[in-house]
Amino acid sequence: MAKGSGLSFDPDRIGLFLHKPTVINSLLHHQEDKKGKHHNNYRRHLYYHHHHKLKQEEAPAAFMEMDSASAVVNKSNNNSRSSPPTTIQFPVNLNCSTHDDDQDDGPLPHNNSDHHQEMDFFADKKPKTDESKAATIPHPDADTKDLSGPTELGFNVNTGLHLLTANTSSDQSIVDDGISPHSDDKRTKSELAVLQAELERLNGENLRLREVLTQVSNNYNNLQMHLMTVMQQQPQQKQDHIKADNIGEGQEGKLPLEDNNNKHQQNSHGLMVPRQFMDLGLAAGATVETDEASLSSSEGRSGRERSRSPTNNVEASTGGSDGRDDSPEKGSQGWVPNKVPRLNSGSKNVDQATEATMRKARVSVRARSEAPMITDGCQWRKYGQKMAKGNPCPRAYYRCTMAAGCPVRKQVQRCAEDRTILITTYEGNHNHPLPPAAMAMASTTSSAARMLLSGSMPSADGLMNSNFLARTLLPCSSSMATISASAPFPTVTLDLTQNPNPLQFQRSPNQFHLPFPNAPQNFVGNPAALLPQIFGQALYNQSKFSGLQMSQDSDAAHLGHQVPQLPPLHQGQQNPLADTVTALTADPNFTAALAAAITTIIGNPQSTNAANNSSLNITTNTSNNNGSVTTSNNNSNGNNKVLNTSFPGN
DNA sequence: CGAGTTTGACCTGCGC
DNA sequence: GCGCAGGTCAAACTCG
Ligand SMILES: [Zn+2]
Repeated sequence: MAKGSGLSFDPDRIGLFLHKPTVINSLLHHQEDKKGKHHNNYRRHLYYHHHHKLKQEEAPAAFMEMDSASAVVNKSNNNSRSSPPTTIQFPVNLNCSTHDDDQDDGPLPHNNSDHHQEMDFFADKKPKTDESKAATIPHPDADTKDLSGPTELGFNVNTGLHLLTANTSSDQSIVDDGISPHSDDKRTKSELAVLQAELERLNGENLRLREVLTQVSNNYNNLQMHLMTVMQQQPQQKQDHIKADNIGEGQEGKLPLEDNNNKHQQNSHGLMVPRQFMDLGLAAGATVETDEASLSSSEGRSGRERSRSPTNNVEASTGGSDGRDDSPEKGSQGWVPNKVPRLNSGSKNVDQATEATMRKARVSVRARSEAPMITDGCQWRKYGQKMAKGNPCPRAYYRCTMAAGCPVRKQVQRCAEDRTILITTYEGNHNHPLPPAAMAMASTTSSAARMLLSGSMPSADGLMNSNFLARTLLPCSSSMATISASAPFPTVTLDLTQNPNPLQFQRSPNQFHLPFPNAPQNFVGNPAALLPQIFGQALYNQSKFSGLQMSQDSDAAHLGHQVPQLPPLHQGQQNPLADTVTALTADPNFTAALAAAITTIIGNPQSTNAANNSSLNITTNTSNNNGSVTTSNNNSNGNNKVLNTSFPGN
């Protein structure tokens, strides 16, 4: 089941995602949790009767529709150091141009069959293109049609928020003209002619710009990939030398090779994007710092190994003996168990610590979905399921299987409070090329993680972490995200559940909520694609406000690309919230993208549609709780279902 | 037969 | 040290 559909990469990043996600619906039968005292073993396995391979049918869910909840994660902040956040490419594309969704207004009664939106997200392939166009055209932006018309690139590229601006202006002018037949026809005509000429010019320019933008984006993407690859490799090599002693896992040594191999594969395949390393853990950042190697290497080490051999060295030599390492999947890269071993840290130094932190960084996405999993474009293999304390719903553990040894894992669990809410937590960095659909999510999560880590950076003020991040994030996204940079697992929670009542969020001091007037109704497109931008914006803001250097040079390189894109959202507006909101809402692309993003991510569009006010919530939570803490939030919130996604804890 | 899932066992960290 | 909880492993099983 866990498969994302295989995707081919469309070199044109901006292009529509071709990917067609399979919709998985299986029902979780809900049973009462047997009881707390039992061992894990006993508690598990209760659910997922079906669970098996993607079935399209939706189970009549037993899920009750509940109001949205916002999740708040509480954890202590104590991150050790994290490297400054760096880049990440935010796919600007947001094909979202397809904001179609006009229709969603109605309660979408689709039950089973409507995968439509989700499908749109990934699937929009060529066939859909037409649709998207159509959708787009009707849009207020009259110009869009013009834009779309000319080149294929046209529709897809939403990237140009700027462009829109131009268009809109032109539109208005046109409209005005038409509207007002004045006495001076001549004058009017002349003006009209001028305006039309101007419009044409603008359109032409717009097209050119789009093409350029597309080109640039592609180039950038490629460069970034290469850079990432290089960075990845170097550190590893370093580590080999440095860490050889301690670690001795042997896996590390492999990594470089793997990378190379991967590259080759990429080349051969061509479809895939030049290797991307999405690092939730800020791998990139770490890289900058130099340790990065740790990433891969660290990742490489399997938790098991750790556990088994506290002393790496010994194990290393013998360790292979287990044979676990040997296995391609595990061995090559190993999963790093979440628990970061503090073992070596002492000598291992900072690098490892950083590494650990990075690795741990998690991004959880809360979305309403009846589907067992959200389609994120990746292929996942389930490796475990367990009953989590305090939640009758089992938690499923998945690993990325798109590439052997990919360290990325995710946990999927339904919110105890509201079973319609599916909480997906991502951890780790992909060490392989990702299909566009997957990239969207990966970049999103990596961005979020980066933000998280950046905020948690030792260098940065502790204060800055929570509130500051929240503020910075919010303006752009108006979504609720909970950021907890807590010790065990710094986690960013993206709450994509719709929240009818913004006020609910106010409860928590740290949280911000901005309603998104426009966005909500329409969905289609790629939510995931959108998110990265949101976070990117957040990062941008953060750096901007805090004066925090977006970190390192290397980052700068990335940021240089990314940041520029972001500003458009704010264009002109100085007020953080109001203006931003206005600007955002005004921007059809953005709203559409947002809506699309939300919808897409959510496995089940229905629920999404159902809610009129969709909002993307970003909340920052600074509270410090131990990982063990089971969220206090749950208790605290009666109505609101506040979910605690503190992962370690639940 | 291979890939993926199920699920009991195992490991580790943490709190008491 | 004990028990709990989270996380992972891997044999057995299922499915296509
Ligand atoms: Zn992966």
